[in-house]
Amino acid sequence: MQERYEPRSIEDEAQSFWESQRSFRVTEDRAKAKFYCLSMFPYPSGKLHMGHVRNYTIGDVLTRHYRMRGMNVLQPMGWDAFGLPAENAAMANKVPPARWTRDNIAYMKKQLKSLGFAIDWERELATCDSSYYKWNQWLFTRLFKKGLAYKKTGVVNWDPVDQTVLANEQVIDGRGWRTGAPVEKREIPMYFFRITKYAEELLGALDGLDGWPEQVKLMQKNWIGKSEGVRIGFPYELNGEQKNLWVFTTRADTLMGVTFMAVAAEHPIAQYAAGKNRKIRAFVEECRKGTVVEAELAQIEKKGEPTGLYVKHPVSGEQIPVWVGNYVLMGYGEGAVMGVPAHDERDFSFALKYGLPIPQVIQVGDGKFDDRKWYAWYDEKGAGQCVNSGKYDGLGFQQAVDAIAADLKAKNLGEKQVQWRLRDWGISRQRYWGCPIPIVHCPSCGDVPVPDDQLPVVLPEDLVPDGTGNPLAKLPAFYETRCPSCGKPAKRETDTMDTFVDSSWYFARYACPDQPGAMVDERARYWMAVDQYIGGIEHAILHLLYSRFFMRAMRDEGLLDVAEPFTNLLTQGMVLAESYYTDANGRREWVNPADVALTRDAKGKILVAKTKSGMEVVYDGIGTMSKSRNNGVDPQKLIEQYGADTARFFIIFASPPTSTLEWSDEGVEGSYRFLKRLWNYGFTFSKNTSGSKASAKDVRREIHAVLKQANYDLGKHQFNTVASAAMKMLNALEKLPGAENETAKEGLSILLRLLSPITPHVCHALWRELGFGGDVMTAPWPEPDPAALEQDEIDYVVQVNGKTRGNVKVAKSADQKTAETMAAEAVKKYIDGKAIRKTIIVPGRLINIVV
RNA sequence: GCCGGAAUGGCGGAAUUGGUAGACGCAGCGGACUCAAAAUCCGCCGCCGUUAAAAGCGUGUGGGUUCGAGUCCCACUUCCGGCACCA
Repeated sequence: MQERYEPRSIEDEAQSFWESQRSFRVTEDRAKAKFYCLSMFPYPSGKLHMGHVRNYTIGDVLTRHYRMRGMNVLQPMGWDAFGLPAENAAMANKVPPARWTRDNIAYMKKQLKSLGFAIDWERELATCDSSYYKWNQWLFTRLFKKGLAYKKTGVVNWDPVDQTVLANEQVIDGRGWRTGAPVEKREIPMYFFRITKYAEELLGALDGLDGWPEQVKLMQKNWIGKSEGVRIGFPYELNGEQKNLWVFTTRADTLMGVTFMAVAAEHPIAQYAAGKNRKIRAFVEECRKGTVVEAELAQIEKKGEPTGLYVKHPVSGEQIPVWVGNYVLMGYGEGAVMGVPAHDERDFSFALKYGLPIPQVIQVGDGKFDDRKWYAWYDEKGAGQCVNSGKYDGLGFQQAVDAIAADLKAKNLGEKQVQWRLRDWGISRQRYWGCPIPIVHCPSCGDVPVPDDQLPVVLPEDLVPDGTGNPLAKLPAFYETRCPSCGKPAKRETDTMDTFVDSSWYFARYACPDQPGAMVDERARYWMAVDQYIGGIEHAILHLLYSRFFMRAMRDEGLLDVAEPFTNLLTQGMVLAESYYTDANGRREWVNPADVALTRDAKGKILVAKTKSGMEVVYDGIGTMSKSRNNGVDPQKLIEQYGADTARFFIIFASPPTSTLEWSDEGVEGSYRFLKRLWNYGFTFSKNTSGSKASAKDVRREIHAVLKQANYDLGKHQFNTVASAAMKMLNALEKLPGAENETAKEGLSILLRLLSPITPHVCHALWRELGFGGDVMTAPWPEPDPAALEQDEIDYVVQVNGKTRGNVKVAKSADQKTAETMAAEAVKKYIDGKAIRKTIIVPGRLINIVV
């Protein structure tokens, strides 16, 4: 061991030690409490980015902390290895996605190891291995047989030039990313998982997820979107046939204010009208060309076209015109809505635009309608009562809904209904680099699931996609097969599964990745559920919801007992960095923040930013690290320059785990300085005679007080203040007079244990060097000594009328009266000549005198 | 557009969950050491004001509740995440 802090050798040594001891290997030890700590597995995109480092550092802090608390902690790692980027890279480099992916995995694994994470690598898995995706296929066939997986048509983006389906990401301003051709919508057959069957359970179980952030539960609740309303039929006659146009509404109380109906372009009425009239046909065509992305759909200008058809109001019998509206979604509800302009903002602007009547049917208080404002009352369910509504006048929201639903039911024109926003999960992808869907299309037997003994359907790994459709569909050796049922020639499905399928159950497979005969085995019953899951907030809805669905599907197959995969959830914030560009003749060149030099004024405010060659650069704010803005920081360089401990410390220290983290090279320097200082103190404290500003008793009290707070913060997962606590401890220790070896040793042993989950290497080395016995990673977690925290005097803040005016030290034994008198004395000049109305005492903290 | 968040010194952030706003760190300023620089160490550091103090102001904006509000309530502004084929 050298006296200088040299992270390279310290970290190499610690990592080899853990490796040789197999320190992080765990088994199903029933003598200890199990703790399954999991970070979201990475997509092997090439190299680690800071978001990964942050995610896995947070997971590692938790893992090491719980290990020291004596738990049996599993922290595995694997690869979300199928997906679009591998195909893009394949096209660019003419290398098969499999090779690109596996090379990336090898490199990123090395990077992860160099960060010193307490991972049980013996459980590593990759979703592109057939030993893994075989079980995607196996479960798919079970669900298919139960009707939980089924086929129907779905809408996709179609590039007419490349003759290929595009992901939403590959559509830029309505055009194909490679061809620039306007993208069309196309309906194709796809397989779906019937997640809606579990909608009620997925919603209800959210209440029991006490370890999840409220915001995530709320987002899931809104996404599932249970709404109670009334399904209403508007009768009409078409070609002599009596029909009903059905709509769903949560505001049946506004039924008497309906002045138009709007149907989706794909609705049968729109289709019929389009067949009769060229103008309508053109409009329907225009709607069908539009986007499939809901965010864009919600922002397009609301347009409509009258169909010339009318339906009858189910209560009044009035004729109501039917319009085609570009904002009505075929996939939600009935594909038709009733228009109540006076009480719905969207209907209101639609009616204004097309000159439709806007009759008021709800009165709120004694408020008057105003041209601009009346529609704003739409969301005030229950705030008003019906007016201009015939027999329903005077009824409140619920009474009106009940009465109207009853009347409609009597006429067979409606009933109360529950509607869900959640849609079934379409899993078919017309892509090569994914898990093949195990279906054989037989001319006589139809869609036949591949039998167990023919699984897995192996994905050929040597293909290179070219951007014109799925290469599997052009490979007879893959798709030509025989029907498993009748033996006649048949065609294998060439679509692959959505990669969300792969990531919906990988956490269960970590329990038994070597199991060849089953999706999961008994070991999964031991380890599941995941006790702590950590990942980006961007996964708050889809990934987490799909995983919750999968656990229920697996439970219903008898594979597992748990329904909720993740008991506790920590959603980590993103890693951001500043970005700068030079602007030469209107051309932006992005400059990496590391190459920007700043000039500051006397107070540290930034005056000018220039490149090292002297060109002035423009500051473009703070944002996610990205290639396009050239503001990425490479973790590899960071580790090489400062070591893994500095990288880990800075990431933990700079921001609480759930907030965004702003990168700062100076902050990294500061973290490095702290570790150096710690190292030096560890080597020299016994010789140190300079620090003599505090008594051993005060230092000891401070160490234990800081430890108490740090343990509290750990419980909240607020790790940045735990890092601060370590710094405070070192600051306190450095004030200790040289002779106080016992206090110094105790303080250091607390500091090293507290810090070891964050910077395990340096703590490992110092712990051994100082001879504390054993290894810091297996040492017991430190707890504060109550005796050290004892104080004889209490420091009270004294306020007058809520404003802080002074302090007073009161003996612990003093009674309230004494404390009040002393407080009044301390702020005499502020209360002189005024009558004291009352005095508020917060025990041990504050005295407020009201005058 | 809809759903969910966030906003505190020059900067990242802290505040025992309604009780001293700015812990800890960065940047900056002053000093020690050095021929010098780096490294290290010591001190100062919200704004305004002052010789120094006092007083005053201060947690995105505007209102409210309270003895007391960064924290609770109402209305807004800006930024960020998601919106079902990026992962």
